[in-house]
Amino acid sequence: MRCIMLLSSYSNTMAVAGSMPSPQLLEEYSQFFRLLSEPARLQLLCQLKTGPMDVAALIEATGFSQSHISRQLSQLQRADLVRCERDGVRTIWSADSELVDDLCTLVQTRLRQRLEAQLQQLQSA
Amino acid sequence: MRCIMLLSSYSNTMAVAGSMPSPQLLEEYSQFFRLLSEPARLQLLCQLKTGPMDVAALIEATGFSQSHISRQLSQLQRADLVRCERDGVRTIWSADSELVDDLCTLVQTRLRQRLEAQLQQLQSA
DNA sequence: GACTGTTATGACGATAACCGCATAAAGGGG
DNA sequence: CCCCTTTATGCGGTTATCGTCATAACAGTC
Repeated sequence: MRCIMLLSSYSNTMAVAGSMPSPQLLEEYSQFFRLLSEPARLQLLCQLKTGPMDVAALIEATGFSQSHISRQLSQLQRADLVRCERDGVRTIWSADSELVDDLCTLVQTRLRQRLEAQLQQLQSA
Repeated sequence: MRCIMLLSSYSNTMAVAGSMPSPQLLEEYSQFFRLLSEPARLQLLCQLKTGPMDVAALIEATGFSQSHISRQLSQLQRADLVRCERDGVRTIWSADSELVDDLCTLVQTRLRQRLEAQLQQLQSA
């Protein structure tokens, strides 16, 4: 189990609490979250977490079209969420970052809490 | 300083690592991240973190139109990122969740790492 | 150089999201 | 009951994004 130190509560380096983030920072945040706001990109990220693979393997695994996959990977690459390495004519893509895992874990915890709250509300009614 | 336990590395309850998330879960993740993919919504969340306020105060603070603010808050409310409480004719909105802070802190760390890497690349050249 | 296989990209229609205008809905005062 | 204030919502124009088709770019082989 990893333990991530989050400075948002007590440090003056906090991200959004306390002073208002600049418009530029808000824009960067939103652009990053936008990358994760598309199921296809999330699926590609999850697939690449099982190991590096080329586009043909991603087509096989996801059923997406070749151009679609290539486009989404390009977007993810601009944020360094994936990287590629040429092997002859093939392009081997990989996603080693644990950031997406951490973000999804936080969101998953939240989703679970919401469902449990709804469940409890039903049971008490 | 808070310490958030992230289970993504060693637990079988992991979010996206290991087995592939179901399409439904991917959809929920992406919908959640989509809420944060709009600078206006992030700004409203940040503003509400300074304390509960009504729509008029948010208009004053952000310069957004009344209908725009009302719409964005409705979207955030569906994900329980904000909640409202009626005070007579006013609607007092608040956002107590630390989830957004945590997510932005993670992203901010990543953005900083990227910039530092770019800086180092420039210096070594 | 011609050919094949793999990946990236321009063009384009379809769809969704944003955002403001106008207006409806809701909750007090007179 | 009417009016005023505050907030929510239907409507429409604009813009951005998605996803596909066709094609260009690239690397290797003959």
